[in-house]
Amino acid sequence: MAGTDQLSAVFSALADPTRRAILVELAEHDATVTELTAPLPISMPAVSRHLKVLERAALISRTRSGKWRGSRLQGAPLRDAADWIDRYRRFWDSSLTRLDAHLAAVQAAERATDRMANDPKVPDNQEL
Amino acid sequence: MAGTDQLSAVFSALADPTRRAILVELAEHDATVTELTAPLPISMPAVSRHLKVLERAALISRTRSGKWRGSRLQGAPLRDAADWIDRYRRFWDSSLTRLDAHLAAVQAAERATDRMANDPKVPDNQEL
DNA sequence: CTTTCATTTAACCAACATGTTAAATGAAAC
DNA sequence: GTTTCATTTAACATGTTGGTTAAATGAAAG
Repeated sequence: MAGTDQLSAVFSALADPTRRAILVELAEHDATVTELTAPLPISMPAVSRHLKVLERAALISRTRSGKWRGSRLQGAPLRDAADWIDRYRRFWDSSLTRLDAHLAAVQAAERATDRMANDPKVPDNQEL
Repeated sequence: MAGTDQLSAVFSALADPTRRAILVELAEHDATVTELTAPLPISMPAVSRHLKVLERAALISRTRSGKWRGSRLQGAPLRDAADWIDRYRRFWDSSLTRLDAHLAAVQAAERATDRMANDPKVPDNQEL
């Protein structure tokens, strides 16, 4: 899973298209394993294990009602993931372009001193 | 990587704490492999491969300037990831609680007909 | 040219992920 | 109580990940 921390578990869980499809389904309604398996091209044991991964990441909770096990989407971990990504919004949000440019300039200046000291020749602000 | 699609590559790349640390660093300034390796507890070849993963996910671009290879954060894939997660905002954003409840009710009603037909006994709206 | 420096590639390894089919579990239905 | 149904666990195969050290590459410096 790469890391064992919560965020790693969540991103890792989201990295699989089958699991994302399951979450899409669960966003519409709670569902049993059989229901979740139906539209998928894999076996039920495989789905069962995907659900276990989602559960470990706390992306779903599970209920039991007789022979059926229901899965329900839990949003909290998604919020954590969204919060993490959001710190990089200035790298894609055009409305922040000006601010981004300004911050970059300030940071470049701040680093200038350090750089002069140990001369790491970083290709900073170089075009690709 | 689980899937080979773009989103899977991005989430998979983000699933590793070392790679997230690298992105944190790159959010402040472009950096060489040596600079990125310095604060990390792993070897330079290991970092080099992490960078390759990030590059495959298009989360960074790379420049070359003499013997140095610079890495630069690219935000676009993060926006894609953020957009995907954002579709689930109603599952954690309390300001959408009312709407969420309403949508859930509507959807439950819509499904009711189908459910009656093949009786899948879903533990819908069940407490955990 | 030879050496040095930054980085990548190669070869290897242990751990994990994802799928399969077959067997086990556990509650429901008969 | 035996069978049936939903689900999980076991056992297995295969590919990927993430780390290592040692060798290769390629430009800079002497």
